[in-house]
Amino acid sequence: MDRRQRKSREAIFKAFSELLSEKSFSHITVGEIIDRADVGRATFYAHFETKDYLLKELCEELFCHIFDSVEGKLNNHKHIFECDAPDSVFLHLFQHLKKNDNSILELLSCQNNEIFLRYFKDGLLKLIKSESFLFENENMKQLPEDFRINFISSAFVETVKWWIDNKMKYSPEEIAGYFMLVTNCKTQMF
Amino acid sequence: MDRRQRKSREAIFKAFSELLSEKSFSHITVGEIIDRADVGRATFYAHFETKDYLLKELCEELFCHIFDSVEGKLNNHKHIFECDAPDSVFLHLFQHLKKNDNSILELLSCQNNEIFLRYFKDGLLKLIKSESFLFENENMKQLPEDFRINFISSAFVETVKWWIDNKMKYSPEEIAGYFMLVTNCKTQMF
DNA sequence: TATGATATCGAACATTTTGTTCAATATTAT
DNA sequence: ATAATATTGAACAAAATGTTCGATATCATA
Repeated sequence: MDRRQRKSREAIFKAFSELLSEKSFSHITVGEIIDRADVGRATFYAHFETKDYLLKELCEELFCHIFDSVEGKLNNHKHIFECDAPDSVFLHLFQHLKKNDNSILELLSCQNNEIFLRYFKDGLLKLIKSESFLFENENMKQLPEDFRINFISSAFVETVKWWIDNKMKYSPEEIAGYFMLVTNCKTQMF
Repeated sequence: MDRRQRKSREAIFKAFSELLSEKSFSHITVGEIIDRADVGRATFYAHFETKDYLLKELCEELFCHIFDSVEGKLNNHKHIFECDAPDSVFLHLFQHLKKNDNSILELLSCQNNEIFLRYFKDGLLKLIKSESFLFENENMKQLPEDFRINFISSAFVETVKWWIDNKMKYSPEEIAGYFMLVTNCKTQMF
């Protein structure tokens, strides 16, 4: 990708992210974005069809990293179900979030976090679906599979939301423990 | 309330609801609403400050009924914790939704359902908070209270969402059973 | 380093949407 | 019947969207 393109794209992402932590998505205008990013109006529309697509691409870029890291983890541990809690997928996710190596946390905790949490959940859903055998437990066997998978994803996202709302004052290990408790998957999944 | 006011208000609500099941909230314009409702532009703005307030008031009107019915139930059964499952609050909510006595189901199942599910969850959260002693169980005692309450509300809303997505092919009793299973609250809450 | 390709610029532009105003008209409550 | 009030339609300003285009700056690469 051309350096100019990359620069413009990043300037727009940066400006947009900043604005998202100041006001709600629907009240942000293209005019504000390009002013802050310091790019021309035509440039914006050369990169992104609409404001909605900008959001979509930002989300994809953000969650790409975090899910890649989980998939790597899954592939490295074919026998993950034999591991202890510290090696679990979910603990890994909590730890990854805590490290905050990109701006994902900022966006997950801003007033528009619902948008990002939804993307987060969708990615999680796919991940769990693809490895669903890992996420079974005795209690929930009788439930329809998609109900079960949906429940686990939702519970995880809600836990993350609560964790962030509480300024992440609990350690990844503690919060993973809470999550294990409510999903009742301690012995099977970790 | 003046009959003219009521008529305009209802025409606007109706038009807005219809549009919501056709396209996303952000793409609906005031122009479209007033065309379909067949009221003047000035009338719209006499009733609602903005499109956002229209949504807010629609939600309030919709969920007012359903939560009132639950509170009534709670007051009629001071000893609800001694009741069997069929009398539970949550089963009552599932049954109330199934009856579909207003247009709430339509909106909960349209492509914009996230908006309404969020309102639903907020109402639920308040309800559960006010009667939180009813929603305890052995397993979850060690969790922070707001975490627990948030988890139950989320699990309920996610269950409703899944139920609706699956065309409500399960009975209120069945779906209440699923909910009880994942929240692990069978013995204490019902 | 010269060249052709391409990204950006900025300014102008048409279009859409928002939100306000106002005088004329219709409906309501009493 | 009367006074109060809601609606109307049209016009209006302001803001936002999305497009166009020629000039300029930057890039890849030979």
